[in-house]
Amino acid sequence: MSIAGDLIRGHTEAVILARLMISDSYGYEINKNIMTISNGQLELKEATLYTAFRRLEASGFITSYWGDGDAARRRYYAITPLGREEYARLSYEWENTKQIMDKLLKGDT
Amino acid sequence: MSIAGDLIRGHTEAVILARLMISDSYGYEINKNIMTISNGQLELKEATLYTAFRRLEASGFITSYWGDGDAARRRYYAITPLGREEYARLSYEWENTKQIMDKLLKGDT
DNA sequence: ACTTTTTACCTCGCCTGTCAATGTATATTA
DNA sequence: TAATATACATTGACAGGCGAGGTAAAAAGT
Repeated sequence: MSIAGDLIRGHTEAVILARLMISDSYGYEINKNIMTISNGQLELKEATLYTAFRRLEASGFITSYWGDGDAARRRYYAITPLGREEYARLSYEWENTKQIMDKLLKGDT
Repeated sequence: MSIAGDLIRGHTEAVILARLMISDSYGYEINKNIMTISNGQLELKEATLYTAFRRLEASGFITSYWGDGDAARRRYYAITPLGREEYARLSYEWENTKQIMDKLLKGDT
């Protein structure tokens, strides 16, 4: 089973920021990591990924820079202090969403 | 805090079906129940709610009928056997999504 | 040597679900 | 009798995900 787009809509940015909390990284690697961690169940499509980067950068949550030497083809992203705040906020929001959804889907009451 | 639309996008139908697993109900009541259960944190906007009903009915997951007597103004919805299957499927999907999202947001690895 | 696959970036335009705005009409409460 | 709550519904705008398409270098396979 793989996760349909609408199920993670609104969580894409949180997932990306979570990756950048570990270390700077670039698009291709971030996506590979997401696929590995999710056992192949979640793959952010490239168009989705790159538009998300644009949004995050425009919002000041990440910055980007081109790698050098061997990594010259890669555009690296780094999370900003504001981005760390946003990550915390989105994490909390996810916990909250989980709780409510669990209540709503449980079916008693 | 209230839940933004994009966070539950793709789960709206699951929430509605969960309500109809309890008993037949109508739009206004379903929405009130959702608000109560979520402590006012989730409200399906009317346009969202009614378009979801249309989709669910078109897919054969629910049927509808007009109330009689005092309830003559209400359009009741009932879940179908196919809808029960869909509910089970969406519940499982939710559990799966939770697990993966938790892994992805946790931040280690 | 050359062919294929992988790595790595990016954009355009469509699709779908959400929602603000708007409309109608009855029942209840102040 | 005025205001609020109940109850239905549609339209058009908006935003995020994604299929399809494009470029180019590096690595691996033959």
